[in-house]
Amino acid sequence: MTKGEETRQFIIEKAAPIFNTKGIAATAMSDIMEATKLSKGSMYVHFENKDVLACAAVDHNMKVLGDKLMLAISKSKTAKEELFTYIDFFSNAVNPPLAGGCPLLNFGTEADDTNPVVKEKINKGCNSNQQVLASSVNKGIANGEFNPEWNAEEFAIVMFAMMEGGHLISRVSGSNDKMKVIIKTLKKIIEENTL
Amino acid sequence: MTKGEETRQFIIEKAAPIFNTKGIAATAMSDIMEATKLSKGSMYVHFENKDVLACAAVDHNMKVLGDKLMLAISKSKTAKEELFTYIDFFSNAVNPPLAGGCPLLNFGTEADDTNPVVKEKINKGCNSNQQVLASSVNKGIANGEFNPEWNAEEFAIVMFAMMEGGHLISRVSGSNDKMKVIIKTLKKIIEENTL
DNA sequence: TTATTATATGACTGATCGGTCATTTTTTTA
DNA sequence: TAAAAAAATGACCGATCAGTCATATAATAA
Repeated sequence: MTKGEETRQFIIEKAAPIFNTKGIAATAMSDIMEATKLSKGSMYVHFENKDVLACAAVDHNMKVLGDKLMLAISKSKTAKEELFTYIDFFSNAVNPPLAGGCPLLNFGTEADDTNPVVKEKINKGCNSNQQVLASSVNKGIANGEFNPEWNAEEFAIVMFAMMEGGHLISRVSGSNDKMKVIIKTLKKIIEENTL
Repeated sequence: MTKGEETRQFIIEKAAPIFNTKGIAATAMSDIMEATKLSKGSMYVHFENKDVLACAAVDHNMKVLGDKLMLAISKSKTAKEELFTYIDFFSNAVNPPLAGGCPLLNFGTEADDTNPVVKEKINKGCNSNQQVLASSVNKGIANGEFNPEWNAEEFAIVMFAMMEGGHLISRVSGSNDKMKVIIKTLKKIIEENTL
């Protein structure tokens, strides 16, 4: 890794949580300069403009969260464990695994009407999450853990939506109480489909 | 209504969809000036600053949406119909009842880390929605429509989260397809609890 | 070690931001 | 209808925005 690549990565890592917390529009290049202690000129050596940096930050947030999630899931032994791990991983929305909360929710709502590039990134991230869930269900069906009548893709959509909705509720209320209800409901559904 | 009150209301009505679409940070007073064809000075006769206007716009968006929703629900005859009406009212996230989509989702994610005043407004809005749902369930239980074992408050949380999560998915994907899965799932749960 | 290339700096630009205010126009009150 | 109050105007302000560039420094290659 050259010095330039190192600096570029360093900027992204410092910028990512700021964008995720304040939003793209409300984050100024001066915020990133302060966080990195780098000069303005240096920022523009590595990023053509703010939009390019914002996109890199969106990608980085999704990748960091995805890696953490997949690492946790990979430690699971059964399909049911995988689903439970996903749930537990996102169970604390007040102190979430990623500063600022879920980037899919944050950037998705900001970008949907204004930034088609970020919007599509988030769409892919949502689909990828649902894919993870659906494949866990299908794996469990294949190895005899789960009811073979269970519709994996439909459950993945429902579960993902519930987790994101629960995340919103918990963050605006500042409490995980209602997320707990969602978790209880999801785990019950999974249990009901466990043979 | 005095001229001043009329103008103030007029500004709010023009500003509300802009804030809901672009977000608070990304909306400039010049955007409102253009939409209202009013001068900058006139804006500040009626609003102390941008934040006050933004708060008024948030309130207005929630009120307009809430009024539309309650009007639709009030036409329902049974408790089950009320729940179905809620679902159908929000079924089209690509062309939603409010320009820019759900204000709870939009302002909630923008404000959760940055604007405690708006955050609390959205928290109240979320609770109010869940209250509407829970009271429909409880009404149905009371009049013998629904299974008396059904936990109204918990279902309200789950249903609200699913609708908001589905809204996010649909808006970033630009398609209502996955919202349809969520709707199907919710209606099935309601049917299962109908006597 | 030297020549070349890449990176870092910070002053600078023009545009836009939220917000103010003296003045004019309109509305309301007496 | 006349006087007082409220509302509307747009020029203006300082701050901040994203972005540029000549210059300096550091890293890399010959």
